Amino acid sequence: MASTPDLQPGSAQAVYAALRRRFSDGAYAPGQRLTEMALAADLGVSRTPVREAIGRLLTDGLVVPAARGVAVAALSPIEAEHLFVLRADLEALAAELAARRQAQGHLAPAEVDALDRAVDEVEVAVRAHDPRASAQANLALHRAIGAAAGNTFLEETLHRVWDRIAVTTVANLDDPHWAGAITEQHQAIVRAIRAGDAEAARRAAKAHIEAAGRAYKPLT
Amino acid sequence: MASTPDLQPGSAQAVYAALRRRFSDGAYAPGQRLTEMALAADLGVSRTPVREAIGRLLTDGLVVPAARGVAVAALSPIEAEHLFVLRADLEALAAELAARRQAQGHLAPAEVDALDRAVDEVEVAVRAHDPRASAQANLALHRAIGAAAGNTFLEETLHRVWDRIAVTTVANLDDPHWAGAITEQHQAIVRAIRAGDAEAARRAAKAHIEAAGRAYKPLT
DNA sequence: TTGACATACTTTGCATGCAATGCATACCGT
DNA sequence: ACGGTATGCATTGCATGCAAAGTATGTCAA
Repeated sequence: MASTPDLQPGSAQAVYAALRRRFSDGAYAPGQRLTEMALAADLGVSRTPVREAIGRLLTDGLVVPAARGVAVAALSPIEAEHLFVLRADLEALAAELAARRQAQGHLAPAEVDALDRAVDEVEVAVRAHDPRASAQANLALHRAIGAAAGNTFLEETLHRVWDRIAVTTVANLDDPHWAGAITEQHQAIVRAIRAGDAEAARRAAKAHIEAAGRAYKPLT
Repeated sequence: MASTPDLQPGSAQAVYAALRRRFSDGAYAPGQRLTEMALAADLGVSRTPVREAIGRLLTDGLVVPAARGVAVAALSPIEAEHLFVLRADLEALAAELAARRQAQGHLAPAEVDALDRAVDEVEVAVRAHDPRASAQANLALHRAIGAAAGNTFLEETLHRVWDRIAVTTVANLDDPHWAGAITEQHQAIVRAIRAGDAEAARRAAKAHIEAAGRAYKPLT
């Protein structure tokens, strides 16, 4: 857990961003306790901004009140299932909207090409059996689709869901069965978006996330 | 804006809850500036917990950074449209899940009956041309459907979306055209849930929110 | 009359201080 | 030896203090 090179004092927002980033990177283990004093020392700021950031993480659901302060939120199997149900629907909507924008010419060709490249990059990382790179490339692709949907609120909601899952996800992408299927599913989504087929895009995205949910195995 | 009868000191969470509640009630006008000093005086606490609460409201998107502190977030027409697109999909999912639970016998009969009663209460309020009661009853019905879906994360996300819309929604339920249609649409959703027809529930809910989006007229 | 500039003030932002709370630990009694 | 209790410590939670930044206002000059 390399300590961040001391944020300059003038940045309470930065503390939250830094913490959020760490969660997104899966830097914290579920159940781990966080003390504001330790974080303050680690980030080189006083307790006040840290305290503020922790408050935000509480409403994000990324941490929960614990005996002494807060603990990194875990994800029970049932919660994980619920989260994936929501995520499947949201990503289905994102793919649908992206396809619709493509059909109406609102999507820049460069953006669509970027999706294809992102699919390739996931495949490369998965083939290389690099779990960390795989997870990162995979997230990048899904983020790109989210952006292509052109709906700020949807995008923000997706980020919340992803971060919530990221806490317990290391990389399940090493499952050979799943590794073989992932590229095909990604291609199906992007192909439908490129074709401007909203219905197909929705179905493909939904099926993909549902498959991901089945492949999901929590960390602990 | 009746000032809250001084929260007992021992409650920073309560400050956030109180503010969140005010937003949900539409107590603040879009663009209105909030100063932490004024809020602190109003709530009878110091600036620190207020500051923390405002930070959370920032991540909620309910307030935005402004010249002097923060201002109540407004909703541009394009943002409103995006929000309703997301909301339509989320409520469609909620109705679908509720219907599925009903089909599997996981939904208590009392809960389904409560939905019918909620529909009636909305109709009564709308017929009485009581905008405030109408909005409240309407929200109660949608909340009940959200709860019936049995998915915490979906429910929480819906609350975020509702609160974000509530800021600018007074009550568009006075539109006679809309008033005539709303009960019918509500009934269609609840009927489908009762029948355990997930697909019909989804379609009905989606259509209902899309209609609500068309009827939506912001405050300013 | 209007525009620009300087000044003062309001307000935020962070750090620290102080009190309260809850847990761990060690000690004592049985 | 075991259980209960008391004490001390780690840590939170809120209030206040101090410095910085940006804004509004008033004044002066053109």
